[in-house]
Amino acid sequence: MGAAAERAAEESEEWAGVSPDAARRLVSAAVEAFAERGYHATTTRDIAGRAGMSPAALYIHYKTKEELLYRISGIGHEKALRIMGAAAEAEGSATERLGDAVRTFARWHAEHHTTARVIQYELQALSPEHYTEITDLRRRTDRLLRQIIQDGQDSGEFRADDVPGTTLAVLSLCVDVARWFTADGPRTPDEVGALYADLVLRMVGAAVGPARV
Amino acid sequence: MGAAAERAAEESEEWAGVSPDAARRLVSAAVEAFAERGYHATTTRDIAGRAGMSPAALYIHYKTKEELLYRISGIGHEKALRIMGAAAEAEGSATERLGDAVRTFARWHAEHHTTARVIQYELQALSPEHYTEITDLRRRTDRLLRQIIQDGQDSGEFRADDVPGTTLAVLSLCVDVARWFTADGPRTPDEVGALYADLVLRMVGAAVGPARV
DNA sequence: CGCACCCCTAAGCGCTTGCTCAGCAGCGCG
DNA sequence: CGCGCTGCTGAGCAAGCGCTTAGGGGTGCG
Repeated sequence: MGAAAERAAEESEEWAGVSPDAARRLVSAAVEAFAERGYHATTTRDIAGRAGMSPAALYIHYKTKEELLYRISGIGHEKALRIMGAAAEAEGSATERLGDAVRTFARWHAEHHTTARVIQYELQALSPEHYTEITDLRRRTDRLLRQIIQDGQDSGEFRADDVPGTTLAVLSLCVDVARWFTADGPRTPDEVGALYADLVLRMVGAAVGPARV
Repeated sequence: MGAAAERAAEESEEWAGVSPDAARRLVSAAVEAFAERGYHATTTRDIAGRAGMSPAALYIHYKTKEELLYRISGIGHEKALRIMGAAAEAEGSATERLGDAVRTFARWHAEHHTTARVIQYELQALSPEHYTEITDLRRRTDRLLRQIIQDGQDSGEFRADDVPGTTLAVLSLCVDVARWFTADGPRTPDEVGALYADLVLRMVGAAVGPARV
């Protein structure tokens, strides 16, 4: 299976864990609407309409509109955490692992930019308890990335004077892809991943291949 | 003068061009509320309350709630454009100008993170005409930065294979400061500016002082 | 003083919002 | 066939929204 086909399958299965079918259609519709207009500007009537149901049907599967956002945020951030974890726990030098982490993380934010936009920019609409639960997932993602950068610093591969600051910047860079990326833009998700991996490796002072003389 | 009063004074100075006094207080209150909750989750009653007036008073100075966001976005993006312009038109090498641009631009986004958050993340709430007008200001800021990077590429100071992509990444990095920065965090706006200038100069392959052996 | 003018408020209008509830269609099972 | 269960709808409620309007109080000028 090629990389494109693999990703297409992954796309259709983005909400595969949600059942029954009606609940999955609602999640998918909500992500679309939230990404387009924002959580507060989206009405439950709009979500239900996109899913092909009456407004009341939403409340059979979810107690509130906020619960929909909570479910989306949970699934999305767990996926993001797994992506970062796969790169962090792989074999290889810190340079290879950081390049992999940024490439896959940035690519996911481009490919799933609707989902990513919702889970990264609509968090403040969550209830306080749900908010702290979700930001905890974020902190774990952050720690994984920081460890890679710290490893490179310790091994002498990187020259990053301020490890926490650099981690923050790298994460911010990847996350913000979700804000500006559009499918009809000039860059594919793969190209964004490759570009960002290159930029970040230079940023931490790692030796990069062809660009360095 | 206490810290709160000092911040209030600085805050009101940011909108010095807005008069009369009641209109300025409303802008200031709206920025605070929009940054905290988002445009759609903010009520006109909340804005008026923060400004110490009745809900109806808002409509003496602004036709709609959207006009408030439009005024804030216009003033904010013009300020951002002037900051970038000052760095772009300064004397000096591309390295010096890019360092200056990133330092001042990132610092402004940290120092005025409430305003910056509103003007960078609430644009979609503007009317279509206002939206295109404001995004035009953004495009001009983008062009100034791209020219600096192109200059450095032409002179051989930088090694940035993809100038538009690198410009996008640098701008994205600076803008996203507004999302995560808080006044009670571990970094001052000056420190953020210095860190980001250093990271970006490495990113474009410029020769940076002490970090490079 | 008298009067005009500018800001402002109290009250409330029309509408939309998140959410509820009584009831109904379709299906599997005895 | 009848029965109950699941998943859904049509209608609608209370609350809150952006915004309007009629009127009042303070200030400066003749």
